[in-house]
Amino acid sequence: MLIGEASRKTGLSAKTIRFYSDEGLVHPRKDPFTGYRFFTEKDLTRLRFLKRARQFNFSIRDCSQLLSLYDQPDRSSLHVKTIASNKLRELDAKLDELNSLRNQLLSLVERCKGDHKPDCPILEALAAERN
Amino acid sequence: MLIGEASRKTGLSAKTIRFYSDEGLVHPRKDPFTGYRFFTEKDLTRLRFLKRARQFNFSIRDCSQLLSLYDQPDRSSLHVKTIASNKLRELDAKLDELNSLRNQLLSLVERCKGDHKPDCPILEALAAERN
DNA sequence: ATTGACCTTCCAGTAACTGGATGGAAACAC
DNA sequence: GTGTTTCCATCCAGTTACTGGAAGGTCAAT
Repeated sequence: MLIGEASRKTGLSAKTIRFYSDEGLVHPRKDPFTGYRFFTEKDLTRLRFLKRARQFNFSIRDCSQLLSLYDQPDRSSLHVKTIASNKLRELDAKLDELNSLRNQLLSLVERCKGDHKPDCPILEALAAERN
Repeated sequence: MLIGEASRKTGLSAKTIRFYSDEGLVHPRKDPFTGYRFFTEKDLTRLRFLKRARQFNFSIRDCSQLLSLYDQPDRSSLHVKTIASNKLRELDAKLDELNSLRNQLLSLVERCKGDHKPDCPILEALAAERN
């Protein structure tokens, strides 16, 4: 099938699929005369794999590693688990950080009256001398 | 003071300070002959303001708005509160999303044995046909 | 006069795309 | 066989908020 159909079937934009193709994450056959890309069902599986892995916040490089493990029948699940665990730790760290920011910001927003007067604890906090 | 000292005092890199200066977020005096930037205490306050606002995930555009409100003695705190509330909603949405991802990923990682065998629920989940 | 620590500008690169310009190819209508 | 539409291709620029590096000017001290 052509890229448009692959796009419809995977929910990825044609642009994105071309990008993945250029990055070597999928290898559609290419017509040597027209340059058209042709996708098989296996290619679609890879694209869906990429879509899900990206939703999990895996980087393109991570995706590339995961796909190559997926390709290796003699892989060890440990290898995959290591990559996923790292991503998990990353997510946890990000969550902690965002949670802390959220709470600080929430308390500032709650303390701001939100009226037509200029006094504002949010600006005060941002401009404060101390760290 | 010169940019190096401003950098030390604010904890922002000289590169970053130059960037903020180019973007018009701080306005250090510039020596017309050497091009050197000179920062006053007020400039430092703005830089610290920027640093904190950026830590709160406010975009450069947001920072620019916040700073211009900070500059206006006749601002309304409502205006500031609106910007902050939007950012808060954004943070909440992001947190929800990341939390959900984290839990899904955690359950996959827990189910993966992490041994030398190829069977891996993580890869299976990524490659699955369904969405 | 020269070293070393500053400072400057400008260009490229990052991550993962997205949008747009330009042009060829395939399918259909007339 | 020509026109129109829809699809496909490549290439370039833009996004965000910087960071790194090259080339070169400035300043104080040796």
